[in-house]
Amino acid sequence: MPELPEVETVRRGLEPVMLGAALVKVEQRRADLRFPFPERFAERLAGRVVAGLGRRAKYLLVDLDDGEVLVMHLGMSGRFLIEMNGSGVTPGSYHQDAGQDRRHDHVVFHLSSGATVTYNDTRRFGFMVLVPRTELGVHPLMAKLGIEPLGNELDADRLAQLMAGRAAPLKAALMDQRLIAGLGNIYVCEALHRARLSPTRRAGSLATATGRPTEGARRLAIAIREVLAEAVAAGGSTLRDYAQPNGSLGYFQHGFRVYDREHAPCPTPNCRGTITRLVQAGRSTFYCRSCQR
DNA sequence: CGCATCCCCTGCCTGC
DNA sequence: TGCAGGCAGGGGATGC
Repeated sequence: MPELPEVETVRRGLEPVMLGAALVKVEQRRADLRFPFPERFAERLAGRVVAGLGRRAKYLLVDLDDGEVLVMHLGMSGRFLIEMNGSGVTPGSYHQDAGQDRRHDHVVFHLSSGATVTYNDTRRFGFMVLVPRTELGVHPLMAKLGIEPLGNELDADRLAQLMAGRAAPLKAALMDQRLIAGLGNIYVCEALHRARLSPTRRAGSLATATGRPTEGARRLAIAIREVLAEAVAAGGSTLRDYAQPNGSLGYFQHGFRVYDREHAPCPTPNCRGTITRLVQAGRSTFYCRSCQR
């Protein structure tokens, strides 16, 4: 699943191809992904012009010229493939090409430039909806989203305030999109390791009795911003089956310190620990019991 | 309200 | 080789 850095990478890849282009024709090849598509989805999009490409948390926002927004979420396996004159071009890191199973091409956008943008999603946890721009803020999908971790709001004070009083494990609270929106399993594990904080400690332990940030909260606020910024700069992380001869691909996976590194030595200087895997809320957590407290 | 559990879906990898 | 089970970057629905 794409997390914030992967979605941002996809946004940057799609922008030069889609911005200013008309959606000449849209092919919708099945009735639903995670949810049913909106009524007459493909027909409604036809002829409209892309006025902007944005991102909120893990959502891609395609601004249309008539004030509506095409909101897209990639779920766990959603990806885009750009093709021009029959040849594939990458929209960023989060996709594959050579190995792509075309049975899972669910939506094809035919652009006025002649290019096509194809949405492929094996597991179909992704979805697309149309929302008037003026209602974006109150739409159920967006209304309850927390702060953008790379925006100006996330600092130690705010982090402590968000975590204060919570009994949930710190990892679960960081993955809660209503608090901070955009973090997922990989970057939470990575940020916690950088901040030397255990994923199992109570989220509330990042705030003092008076609600002030602890030293750990200060380290974590910095670590979150740092790891996300580095991942965006690297074009996100490319996992598993990527195979693509032309174009860019993300390489942040080479920068993982703990994610998917069970049994590896802890990379913290002078730490003699080993990376452990445990399951929290049904998801794998990777961390070092020795230096993360 | 906060928190935990289960579920959606397909494919790949492991171990028996 | 086949097959069962576990696992995968997400988050919604439900129940306590």
